[in-house]
Amino acid sequence: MRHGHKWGNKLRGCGFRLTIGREAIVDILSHTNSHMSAEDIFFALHADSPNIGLTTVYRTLELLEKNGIVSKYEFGHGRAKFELTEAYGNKPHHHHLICRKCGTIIDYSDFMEDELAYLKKTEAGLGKKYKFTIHQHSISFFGICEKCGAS
Amino acid sequence: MRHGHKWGNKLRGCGFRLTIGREAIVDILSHTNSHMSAEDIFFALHADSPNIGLTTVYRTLELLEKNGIVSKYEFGHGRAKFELTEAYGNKPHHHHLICRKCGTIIDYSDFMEDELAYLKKTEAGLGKKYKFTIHQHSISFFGICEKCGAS
DNA sequence: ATTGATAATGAAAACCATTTTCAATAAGGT
DNA sequence: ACCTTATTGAAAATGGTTTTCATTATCAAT
Repeated sequence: MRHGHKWGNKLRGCGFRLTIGREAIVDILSHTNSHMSAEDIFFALHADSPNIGLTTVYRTLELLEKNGIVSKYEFGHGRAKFELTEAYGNKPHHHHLICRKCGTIIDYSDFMEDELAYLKKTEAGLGKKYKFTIHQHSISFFGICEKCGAS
Repeated sequence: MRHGHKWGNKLRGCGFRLTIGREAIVDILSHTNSHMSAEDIFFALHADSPNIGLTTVYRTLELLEKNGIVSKYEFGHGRAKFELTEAYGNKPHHHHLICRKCGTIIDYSDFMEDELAYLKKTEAGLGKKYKFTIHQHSISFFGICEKCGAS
């Protein structure tokens, strides 16, 4: 399996090396369905790979992000969170519901038909009007989750 | 004018004091139409009010944010950016187009009818399904601006 | 106006996620 | 196996933001 990953081929195609650390990090990301911080990944890794440093985790995440393999989110609770992109992960297209109190992040994939219609029009219009090449969008809703109670 | 601000009344109503620093900071924010970082505000202030420290700027922005007077954005170019909320500022409802290369932020208010329709349905649906009280949404598009050239 | 309780402030230090440095190590083409 | 060079870990540096603490300012009550 060492050379069979889609993401691995992508990296190697760009001249990067396929290392044990990089494999372990992507492996962690592909076996979780939560959003992990660099530190989360570092600790998750530490049991099986105590020799992979936090620095490497940061560097790898940066590399993966630049190559479109992971997405980085800064929801504002201190640390950035990461997840595999749709093309390389196993999660369907989704957006986020973030609790302002406890920081819980809920993924949702509902209402995507409505979103698609809205995005299609908007992206096209914005791109043309502002001469902007749009690569990505971010849609998030902030509020209070059930557990934290409404206010 | 010292006691005539909507935002000032809001703060006083919550037991907070109306200070020179807070007035100066809101004043700066209400006379700019760009998104300012705490440091930006600190320097803009420094000419007329050299006695207001960066610490106070941070503390004031936090207070204003908690009271719904400013919005804080973390677009990922290091420093957080702030602007008055729709209710207290002079800018119409808008969203952001962020350049991945140079960090330029373009406000846009186009296609709001489409957005409204989409949001209305989505927020209602999400709120019900996930028992989430939605207070805010954030819609941003990331890409490359005209100046930075497409890729 | 003055006073008094206490909220707000500035300066400096602390915090803490993330980056950089640098010498040692490992990947992978030959 | 060898060699070039990308990658790594540890430790130090960075830099935005927060905390500490003694001082100052706000404003309700007088």
